[in-house]
Amino acid sequence: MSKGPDTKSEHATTGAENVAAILRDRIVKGELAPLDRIVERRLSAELMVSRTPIREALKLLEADGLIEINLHRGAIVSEYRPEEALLLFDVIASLEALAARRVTETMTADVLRQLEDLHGTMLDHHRAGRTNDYFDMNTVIHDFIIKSCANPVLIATHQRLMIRARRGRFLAIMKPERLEQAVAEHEDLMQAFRDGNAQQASEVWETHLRHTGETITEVLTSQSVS
Amino acid sequence: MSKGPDTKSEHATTGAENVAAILRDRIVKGELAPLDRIVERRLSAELMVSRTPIREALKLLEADGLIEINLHRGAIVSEYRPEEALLLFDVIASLEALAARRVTETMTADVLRQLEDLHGTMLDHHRAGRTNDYFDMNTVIHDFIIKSCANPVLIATHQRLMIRARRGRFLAIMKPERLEQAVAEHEDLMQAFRDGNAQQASEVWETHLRHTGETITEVLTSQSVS
DNA sequence: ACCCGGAAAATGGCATGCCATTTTTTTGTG
DNA sequence: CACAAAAAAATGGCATGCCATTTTCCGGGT
Repeated sequence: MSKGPDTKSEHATTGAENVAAILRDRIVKGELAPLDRIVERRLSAELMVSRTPIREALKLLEADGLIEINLHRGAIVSEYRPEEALLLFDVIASLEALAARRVTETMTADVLRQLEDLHGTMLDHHRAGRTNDYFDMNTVIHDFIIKSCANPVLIATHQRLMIRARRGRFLAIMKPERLEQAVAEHEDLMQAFRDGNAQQASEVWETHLRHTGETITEVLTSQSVS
Repeated sequence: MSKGPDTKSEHATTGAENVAAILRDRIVKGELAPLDRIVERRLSAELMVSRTPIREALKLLEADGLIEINLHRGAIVSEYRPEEALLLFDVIASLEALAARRVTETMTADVLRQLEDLHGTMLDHHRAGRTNDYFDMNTVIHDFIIKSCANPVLIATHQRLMIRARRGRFLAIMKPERLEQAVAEHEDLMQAFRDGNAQQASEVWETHLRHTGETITEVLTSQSVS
């Protein structure tokens, strides 16, 4: 897991970055729920570091939009409303669509083969009903496309937004119909790749991600009612 | 100037945020040149605050991609190469295209009137040869469209990238041909707005921004040779 | 003159302590 | 008992100091 705005190869990990990584993880996993307070001294004692690196980490998480810091009132975990998921995925869809376009344009036989490979594995998992493996491969494919676009700015921007979008692991909760549709959309993307049709790839992928955003929004909405 | 990932209305300014704002400004204005070292104690003395808020500010600037921090080696201002401008504008173009699409879809008579107003003023400046005023209005129009898209995630992401893109004020250096073309592209966008053609608006605006990115890249390239 | 090694200075990372503000608890009064 | 005011505790913001690592400088040997 890198950290800078553009994916840096190496970066000796300084206490503050560790703390930030730990907190990000807890928020994404839901161990820290929205509106939970984050108290510097408490964390300081728990992680056995001083408050200084904690404070620096909190600033970073605030910049990532995961927490909110109020003057003299401390930090709380940001909320994650259904509407926010929709807004996030509206932007994410644009970014991934751009990545799909660029990947198609620069596609080499090797990259296409790797994609066919990943896609095939995902289909196997899906047909065999291994839902967890299917979702893992799904994530791998999305990440592979992003990573292959050769634009570090896009990669970093996407990663930052995905951290917020993934909060709570709602990605794995889908209705069966949507799941079939998602698989079909992946297949459409592969066909666009094979055809070298960048425009088609871009449109298919943007639609796919918007659908995903809508699905997640629905899940969040139904949960917030309960 | 806001700060969070999503534009927050108010946020009592804590020392660290001030320092960050000051440094951002200096980097964008070029007072701090690429590869310049930023020494905590020196800044501490100059701004008359302790090193603690300085350190927090530096972390934020690193997350924004404006500086690079190496363990025990301090912070230096990031470089800004021609290729980076191209990569930045590739992403920015996608974001502004999305904004143009959404603005068209939700366009009210009032918003259209304001846009016509801004556009007309920009044309006046252009025809009268008031280049500075023209560029100011240009920026105002771009920002207005972004602000009008009703997606805080998009707004924040765009702003963060624009800070990097604007470094050095190269936006105001353009060949006359490109300037005419840019004006024509703005006019095309206005027509798409009038027609309520979201697809057209999106495509026109994406093209416009890619052209801008290419122009800036050329300027940067020619400068780095000198 | 050049290079190398070690000492000195510079610099960043973090711990700690003090002060300001906020939040919670206690206490006095009707 | 209710409510308000005041005191106490909690908490964040920042200054300062110490240690580790890096960088710079300087003298001696070839």
